[in-house]
Amino acid sequence: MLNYSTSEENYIKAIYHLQKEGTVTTNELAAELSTRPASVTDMMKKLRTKKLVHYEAYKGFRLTPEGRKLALIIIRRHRLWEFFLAEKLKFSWDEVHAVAEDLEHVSSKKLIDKLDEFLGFPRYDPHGDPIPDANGKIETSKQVCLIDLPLNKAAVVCYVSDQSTEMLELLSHKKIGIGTRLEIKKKFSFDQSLEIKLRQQSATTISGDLAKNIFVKYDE
Amino acid sequence: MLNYSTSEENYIKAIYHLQKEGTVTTNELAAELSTRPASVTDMMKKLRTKKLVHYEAYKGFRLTPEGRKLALIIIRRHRLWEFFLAEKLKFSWDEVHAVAEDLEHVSSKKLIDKLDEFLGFPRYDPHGDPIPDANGKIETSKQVCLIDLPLNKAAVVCYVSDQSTEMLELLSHKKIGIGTRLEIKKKFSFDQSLEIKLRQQSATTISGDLAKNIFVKYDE
DNA sequence: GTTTTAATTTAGATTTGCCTAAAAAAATAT
DNA sequence: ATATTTTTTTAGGCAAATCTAAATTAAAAC
Repeated sequence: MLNYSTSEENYIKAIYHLQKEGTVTTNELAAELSTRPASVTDMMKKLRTKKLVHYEAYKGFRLTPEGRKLALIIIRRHRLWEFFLAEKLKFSWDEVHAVAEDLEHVSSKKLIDKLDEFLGFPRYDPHGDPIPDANGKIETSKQVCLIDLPLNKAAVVCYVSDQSTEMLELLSHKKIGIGTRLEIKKKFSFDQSLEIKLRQQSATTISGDLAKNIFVKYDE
Repeated sequence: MLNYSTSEENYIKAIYHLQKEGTVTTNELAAELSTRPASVTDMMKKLRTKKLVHYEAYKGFRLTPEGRKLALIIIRRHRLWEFFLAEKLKFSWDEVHAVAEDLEHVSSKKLIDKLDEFLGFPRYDPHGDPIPDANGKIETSKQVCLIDLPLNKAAVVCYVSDQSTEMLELLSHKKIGIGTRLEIKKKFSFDQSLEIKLRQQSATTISGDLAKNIFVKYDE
């Protein structure tokens, strides 16, 4: 297994988290990593030569199978350390992430596999996110209807059941499509309408009828 | 507490290990870190501006009090991780060092103090070296006569009891002085003479009479 | 379908940590 | 005391990862 820099690993992880469905854009990634778009372009060229991302100028990027494999290794490290910090060192729920951000870059596979064993092969980290196993298998969060999505839980649109022209026109007007990340800010029981917020945009309202046809997966 | 790069930390740690008595030279440090003398000079200038080392061109370097404090923090991290790896993750004696070299650069003080507590405040790492406490206090190894030094245990000359001209002449001829690092390769019971190896030099033999007057501390 | 705006990429600079080769200083030997 | 050898420093460069500013391409608006 090759070795990657902390910076490369952070990019790969960020792409994995943003990707889900569809492609990731330069600006999205720059925002996620608190860096500049120009830096992202530079790194994408490098990761492309390392065959970790698919990338063509102006067309966004996606992880290759190898890139995804690497992402899952890093996420496995991160979540196992989070579990360790919370369970064994009694860190509080909200402190574990920052420390795990550093620990996740220590790359010994043996270390992580032995840590996993020591911890009793936990399946979820302290935030409830699933931990990939030693082979990189991760429990995929099941698809849920937008109607049933809890408040303020980040999710990604993954399927639309009614694909009529009218429906698609409405969705496109609201800038919602496969891969759109959103969360529900308010639910109105009167008509089942929802106030939702799209990532990096202001809030909008959608009807219960529309929501019933949209399916999402939990984002991470 | 300020934050230092992995590279800076490795230099500080290496100086601490080499220092013991007297000053550290450019070539010694370059050898210890598998780098080039020119790189050492570059880094010494930087660490000087950060007030971690005393350094004047051509005169070698020593840690400042702040530098020593930092060194002990890094050594504390390293040895606690070694203990964790051996004790909890069942790594074997000889595997712990390499992994701890990476883990030691994760700089959260809270992490290390909680790890210390989790491990039950161990006093020695798996190699028997003392672990500095949360305040940077470390057990100083007691002085032992060279006659009593175990085979192959690295040690540093710290005192010479007979300081006659004849004695000093002999020592200077053998290139032994305060701060000289050495280890015993063979002991001859017949006359108590010792075959010793000075760091970075070939082996030489010294008589029992000489060895009785030389005192060393264990090196780390 | 232009034009305007926004996103992305290129070009060129900066910082860190390292390198080689050459110069300078110190140590050693004659 | 001078010459030789060794050590150390300087000078100049390189690669990684970042940045700003300018140019280019794509998307949006009119």
